[in-house]
Amino acid sequence: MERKDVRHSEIHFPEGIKWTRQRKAVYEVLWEEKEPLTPVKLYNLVEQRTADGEYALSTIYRILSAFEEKGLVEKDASMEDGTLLYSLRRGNHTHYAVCLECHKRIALANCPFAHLSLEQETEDFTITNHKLELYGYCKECRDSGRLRRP
Amino acid sequence: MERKDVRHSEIHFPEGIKWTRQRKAVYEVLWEEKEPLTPVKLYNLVEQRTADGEYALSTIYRILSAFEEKGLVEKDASMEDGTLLYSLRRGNHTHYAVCLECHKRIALANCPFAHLSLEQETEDFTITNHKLELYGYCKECRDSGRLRRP
DNA sequence: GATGCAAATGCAATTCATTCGCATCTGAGA
DNA sequence: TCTCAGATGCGAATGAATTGCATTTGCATC
Repeated sequence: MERKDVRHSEIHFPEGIKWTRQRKAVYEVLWEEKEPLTPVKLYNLVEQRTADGEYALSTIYRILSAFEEKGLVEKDASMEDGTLLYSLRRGNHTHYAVCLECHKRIALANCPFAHLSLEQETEDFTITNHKLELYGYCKECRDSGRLRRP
Repeated sequence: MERKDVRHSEIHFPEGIKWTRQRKAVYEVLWEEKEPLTPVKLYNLVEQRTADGEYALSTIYRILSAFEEKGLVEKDASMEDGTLLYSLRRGNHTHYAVCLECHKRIALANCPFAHLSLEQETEDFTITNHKLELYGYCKECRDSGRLRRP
């Protein structure tokens, strides 16, 4: 069983939550991955990198809910097809460009709304947050010349 | 919320597609509704407004896929929870402000990226489309004073 | 208006993601 | 070390979406 080297000292497990073996494993995988993950992908990654026991998929779901409640992760859905994606809250605020061909998600360097204040008050609506996704084709798919909708 | 009277003569059923009773009913409901709808809500609305027979939910799904393929409807998912939403393609390009309390979706008057050309070419990525959602609280929920995350 | 057939529908069964109930286990405070 | 609220594993239940197949139906052609 291949086991990636992890420097645990780098990871700081936030307080105020019970850190079980399973929760640590999930947190570590999220810490290492830069892309948002579906619960099932996360489950596979956790299974694959740990030798110390089996995990139940339902536990992964419960852990993600708990993390979300504590504000440790951000849950959002791809606007493309609605699949749920989880990523660690790292303080920064990221948008993605999604390739319509290979479904790769590329993080944008910065948010086009960064200059707006976080809380925007208008007559009818108080904006607290926003989500943006760009769609198109990544360099590789564009150059491969085999696009589904050219 | 005003309920518009529909003159069927206003509706133009695009050509190049077989217009069955069921497809017309779905198209009409989509035509009348300003908000994007889930397949199930659409199913209920169609059942409710037609006296001429029963509909199968699977048919609604197949009709929506067919409409999407023909470019008649736009399918997207709420970034909030991933529920699939369908709306008629009316040529314009709409974003929504979503109330985190009552889940109402309010159409924005215009797109903040309207000044950008539709196809944006960059080094690594060719942008063909984008989706934006604003989150926060609508006037009614804000004033009701009973917000879940105040 | 009648006919033929490819395509659309209804129905039931199936798949897949997500949630839930409950018995057992365990992290972390006393 | 002991204790127990809360976390987990497992399997069953839910719910959305898809699929296979027998039947029906627009609509192009006569």
